[in-house]
Amino acid sequence: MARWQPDAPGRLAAAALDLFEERGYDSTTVIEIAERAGLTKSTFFRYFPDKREVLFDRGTVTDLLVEGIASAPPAADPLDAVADALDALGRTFFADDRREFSGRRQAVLNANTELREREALKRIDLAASMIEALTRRGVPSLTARVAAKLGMLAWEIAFDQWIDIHNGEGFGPLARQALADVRAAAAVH
Amino acid sequence: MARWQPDAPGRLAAAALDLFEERGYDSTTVIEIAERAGLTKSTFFRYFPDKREVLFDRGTVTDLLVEGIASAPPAADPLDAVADALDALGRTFFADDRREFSGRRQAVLNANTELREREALKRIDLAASMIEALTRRGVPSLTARVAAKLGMLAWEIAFDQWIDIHNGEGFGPLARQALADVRAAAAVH
DNA sequence: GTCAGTGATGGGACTTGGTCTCATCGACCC
DNA sequence: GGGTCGATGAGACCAAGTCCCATCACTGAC
Repeated sequence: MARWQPDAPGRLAAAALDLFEERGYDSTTVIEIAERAGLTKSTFFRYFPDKREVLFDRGTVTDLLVEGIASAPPAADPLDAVADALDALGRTFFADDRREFSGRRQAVLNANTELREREALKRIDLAASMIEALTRRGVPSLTARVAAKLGMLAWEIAFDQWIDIHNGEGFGPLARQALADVRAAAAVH
Repeated sequence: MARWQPDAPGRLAAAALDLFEERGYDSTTVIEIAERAGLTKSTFFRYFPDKREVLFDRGTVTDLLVEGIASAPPAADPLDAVADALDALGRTFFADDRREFSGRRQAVLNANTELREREALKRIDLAASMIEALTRRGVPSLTARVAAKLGMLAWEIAFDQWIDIHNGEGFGPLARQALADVRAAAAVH
């Protein structure tokens, strides 16, 4: 029997999500989160740089997107490469067994401005990484920036559908469809 | 002679920008800002909800954009309406006599993550307002979302040029050109 | 088996952002 | 002169976040 329960950061994240749902982000104290996880404030800040970050990926969404773009077929145009990247997200980060968790988490994020701020910045940094990855494929700068913006839009659309909808569609297919729709809407202009 | 110096919020904002440039955002205390403005912490928080907000518009960028879109000619397509809105920005918020200030402010924002976060959220909320304004013109939801994303991209491009460049181009014309370029790049897809 | 090293955790002092309540001060009005 | 009102100051208070040091259990060497 281990002296320490395993996966302290995981327990902290779970406790935080529970508490934020129960009484809201603002009304929850880091000390309370730590206590529910059987830990202390010191340990919380050892694993997370601040209170917001406990709700964000310990994983590597950026890497998934960047690799997805890099490993797209050489003939793929920028938006096709982005579609592949979103598909990669759908196979791991937005896999179907994470749908409920993702929905709970997003509801908490939407309810608090501080958290929306953090999310907004993460998305900007993500878009920057996508632009960089597209540029490495030889895509011109402006085209890459447009593709990244449209890709993020498709992500948003697909995510909402994936969370809301009660059919069996996975994130990947939804994102591909959303991206096709976005592409069509952009071409009309 | 007035008992109180006029424009307390303005003095606070100016003092803050100076101090942030001198010693960085993190190393500057709200108390120091207030002192330099001849005021106190209490008064600072009377005018600004938090330390970040002292660098953001007391004005109404949102209103400018929304009105710009609303008052575009009925025949204008979504991106033309957005162009009109950016032009409205260029006539007031990004007027040429504010170029130096805007540059200093942006440099401070770029240097600090907390501030970049705040800016990221402001832009998202701005985009949401643009989408709403476009929708009121009868623009379909998806088209409006695409137009808002492309409009924000043109804004970013034009802003950087406006700050960097040392020719006499104003923000408005730069934004129109940027939007035209973005539109062309989006149509290629 | 004991003893030193190591990594994860706890404890508590400290700074700062942010909230709140109450006191103060000057202008203006009657 | 006294009362009201709006802007400011003063200070207590809480929570986030930083820092340093103590503690504890496990590990391996001897």
